[in-house]
Amino acid sequence: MPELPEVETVVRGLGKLLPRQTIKTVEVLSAKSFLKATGLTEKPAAIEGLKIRSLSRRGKGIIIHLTRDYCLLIHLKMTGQLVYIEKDAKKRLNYGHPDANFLESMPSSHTRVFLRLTNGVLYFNDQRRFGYVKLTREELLDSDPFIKRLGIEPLSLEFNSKFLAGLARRRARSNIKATLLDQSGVVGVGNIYADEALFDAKVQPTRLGDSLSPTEITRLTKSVKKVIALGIKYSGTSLTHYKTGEGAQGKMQNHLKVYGRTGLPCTVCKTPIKKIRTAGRGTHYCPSCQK
DNA sequence: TGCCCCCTGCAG
DNA sequence: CTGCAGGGGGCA
Repeated sequence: MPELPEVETVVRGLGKLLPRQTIKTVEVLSAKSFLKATGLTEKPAAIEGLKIRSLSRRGKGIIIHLTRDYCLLIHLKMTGQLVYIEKDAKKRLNYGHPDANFLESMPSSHTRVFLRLTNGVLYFNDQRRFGYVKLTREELLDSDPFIKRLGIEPLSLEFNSKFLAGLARRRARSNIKATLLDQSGVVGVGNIYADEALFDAKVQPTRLGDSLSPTEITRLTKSVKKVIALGIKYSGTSLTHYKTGEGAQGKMQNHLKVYGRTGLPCTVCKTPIKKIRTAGRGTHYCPSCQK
């Protein structure tokens, strides 16, 4: 579910609320959802008494840095949520508001792990159990099997048209959409933002890497940066599961041009948006604007 | 470099 | 009931 803008929103939000708090207790309701880095034998309770120092993000992964060089690497995958509820917050909720209803339902049947902190509770919910909370250590992060495969950040200076041209050349016979989704190249782009970026760049998702002109590569590079930045600006896309760290809805769903708009008129040319299957995923595009 | 799969729930 | 869902690991 969450792509870079959603994960970044959660990290920024919780990064203001959690640091300096102590982990009082750890509750693991689904053993499958709590992993340990290879070599670590500690039980979940080993982090009880430690403090949260800071939060950071690597690709679509969330890292909660703890004292004594421990950390939690959290991946939300498709349906994960990481939501903090301050003590007594429920009393202050505006009854009937969708965010209030959601917060009131915590812990829910999908809560897999939760941490009782000094001033509140941090819930990890995950309907499909694809995601995880992994106990690890600072010195083990770079060799983590997930982290070590990650490529570069889309909003960084290293991600430029030269870099994307190189990626497309290396994956000459792959769909450009598959290349955007591959986290070993550029990180953080998922199904929504890939479709949105390709629409913005006026490039068909099924175009092969070696068929893109330099102009198209340049456009697509800018479009990736543009839609990712827009997603962050609007606190992410809430379609079904995604919530911010405070349990609120994102707003980017109101600004999507093609994703989830099958059959609706293109915002530019009114041609109905088409949905196909590419790279194993539902893919939305305008057959007229995108060449 | 593509596919199947992990798992659960919802819409058609 | 089948198919599909913001991800990505493991396997040809």
